[in-house]
Amino acid sequence: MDYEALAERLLPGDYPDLASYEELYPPRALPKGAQVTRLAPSPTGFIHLGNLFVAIANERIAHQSGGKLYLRIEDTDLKRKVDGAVEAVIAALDYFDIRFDEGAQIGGDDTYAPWYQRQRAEIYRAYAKDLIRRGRAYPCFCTEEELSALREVQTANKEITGYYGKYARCRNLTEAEILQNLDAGKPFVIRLRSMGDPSHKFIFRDEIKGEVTVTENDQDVVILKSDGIPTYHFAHAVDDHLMRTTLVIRGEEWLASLPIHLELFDVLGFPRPKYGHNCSLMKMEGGSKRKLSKRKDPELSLSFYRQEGYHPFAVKVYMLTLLNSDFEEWHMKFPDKPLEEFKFRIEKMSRSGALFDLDKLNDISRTELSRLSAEEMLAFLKEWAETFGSDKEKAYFSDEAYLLKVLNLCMGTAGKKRRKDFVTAGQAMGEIGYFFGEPQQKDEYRVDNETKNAVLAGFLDVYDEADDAQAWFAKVKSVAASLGFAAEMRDYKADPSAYKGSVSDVAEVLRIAVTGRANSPDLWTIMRILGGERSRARLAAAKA
RNA sequence: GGCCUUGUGGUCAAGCGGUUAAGACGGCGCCCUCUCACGGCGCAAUCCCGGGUUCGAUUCCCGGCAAGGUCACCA
Repeated sequence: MDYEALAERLLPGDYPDLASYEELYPPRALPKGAQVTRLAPSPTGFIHLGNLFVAIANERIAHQSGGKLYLRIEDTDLKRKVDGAVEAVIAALDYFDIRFDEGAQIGGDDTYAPWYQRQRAEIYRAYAKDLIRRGRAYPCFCTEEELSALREVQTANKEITGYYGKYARCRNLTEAEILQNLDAGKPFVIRLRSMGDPSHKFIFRDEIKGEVTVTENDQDVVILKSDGIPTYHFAHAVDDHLMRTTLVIRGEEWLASLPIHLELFDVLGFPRPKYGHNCSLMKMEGGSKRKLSKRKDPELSLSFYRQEGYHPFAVKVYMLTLLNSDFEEWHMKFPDKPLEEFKFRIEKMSRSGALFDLDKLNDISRTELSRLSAEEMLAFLKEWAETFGSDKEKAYFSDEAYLLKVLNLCMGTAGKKRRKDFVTAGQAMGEIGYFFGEPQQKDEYRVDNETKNAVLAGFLDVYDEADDAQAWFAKVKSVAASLGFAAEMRDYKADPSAYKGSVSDVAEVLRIAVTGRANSPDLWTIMRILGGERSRARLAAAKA
C-alpha cells in the first residue's frame, strides 16, 4: 500500500509542515505550576448550571496558578449552531465573574487563534494526512445503514458495539478497492487505525478521581467526518496540544472516551495533558438521581436564575461549596474576603455526583443578600426589575428615598440585627409590595369580625403618627386591655384563661389591616414609612 | 448487557485502623419576642450488604448490591 499516494488522493494539496505548527503555536512561557485551562462549549448558546460548575473550577485553577483560561468554540457540528451563542456564553459567564484571558470574541492574545474549530479545518487535515501517510489512519466507506446493521449484529451477539477488529471492514481494504470506491465517488470518513489491545488495562491518574482503570482503546474511531470536519475526539487532541492546554477539566461523561483521547495524543506524538473529570450535578426525579439534562431541565438553565433574580454571587458561593468541601467553612469564617482568596484545590473536588439542593441555594441567597447594604440591594433590584419586573414593580424606583427606607426596614438596620427576608430579587419585590399601592390581603384574621372592628376602631381613636415606637406600642397595649386582651405577654402566659388573648393578637389585627399579612417586620416602622394618612386609611378600610 | 465511576443522616459532607462519627442546609422543640425574620439553645436522623485481614474496622482486601456515566460521521 502506497500510503503517501493514498494520503494525497484523500486529502490533496499542500498542507503546512507539522513542525511549523509547533513553531506557530509555541509552548507558553508561564511560571512554574501555572495551568492553562479552557472552556470549549458547542455554540448552542444554552448555558447550564453544570457548565457553570465546571467553568468555575477551570477559572479558579487557571487564575489561581497564574495561568490562563481561554474560550474555544466547538462548532464542528453544524446542527448545534445558534446565532449569537458565543456572545451569550460570554455574557452568561461574565455575570458570574468568569473572565477569559483569550479566545473566541475575547480580544486579548490571539497567538493561539483561531478559536473556532471550523476555522481550523486545515490544521486538522494536515494532521490527519500525516496519519494516513504513516498508515495510522484510513478511509472508511461504510454507510450509516451498514454501520447500524453492524451494531445490530453485535448487539444480538452480545458483543461490544463499534468499529474495531474484525468488524472494521474498511481497515483492510486493498489499494485497488480503495481506489475503486474513490473513483465511484463514494463518500468516506477517515478513521484512526487503532493499535490498542483491549485486554490491556492500565492505571491513569485523574486529577479529580484519582487512580482510574483505563482499558486500551481498540475502536477505529472517526477522526474526520465525510465533510472533512474533525470529530470532537480528534479536534480535542489537536487543539488542546496546539493551544497548549495543561489541564483539561471536564464533565465525567467524558471519562469513557479517555482511552480514545489518550491513544490520539500518543499517535500524534503529543504529550498528554492532565485530566480532571468532574462529577456532574444531579437532580432528584421520581425517587432516583439523574444527571441534569438540558432537554429535561429548563429550570436549571442559567437564565432561569437570572430571571428569578438570584444574586450571581450567591449562585457562585453555592457552586463553590459543592466544588470544594472546605469552602463553606472558609466562607463562613471570612464572609467579607473576596472569593479569589480562597485556596481552591482540585484534590478537594468531590468524586461523586452532588444532588442540586434548592433549599441550600436559597439559604445561601438569603445570607448573601442580607450582607448587602440597602443601597446595594436597591441597585440589584433595579437592575433586575428593568428586564424582569412588572410595570408596577418598575414604578417602585420612582422614589428611591422611600424605597431605601423600606429596604432598610426589611434588611434590618445596619450591622448586627440583619433580617433575612429576601431570597431573590423577584421574591423581594413581592415581599415589599404592600408599601406600594393597596395591600393584597394574604392572611385571614383569626379573631371574629366584631373583635376585629373593635380593635381597629379603638386604635384609630388613639393613633397618632407622631408617636415614637414606645408610645405607639403603649397605645396598642391599652386597646388590648380595654377589649379584654392581656397587655403584657407574661401576664397572658401566666394565666391564658383570664384573657381573650394577648396583645400579639391585637397587633396581628393591625398588621393584617395595614400590610395584608400576619407576618411582617416592625409594624410601627411600617406605619411610619407609609405615613399617618395612608396608615389611617388602611385601618379604616379594613374595618368596613 | 459490556466497560468505567461512586456508595457516611432527607441533602452537601468531614473523617481514611481505636472518635461520644465534625459542620452546613432542611425538619422538630424551646428561649428571645407585638408577628415574622434574626439570634441563642436543644432534639431526631448516617457509616449499602456479606465475607475476610486485624486485638480492633466507616476506614484495608474480596464478593455482592445499588446508583450514575458511557457505548454516533453529537459534543
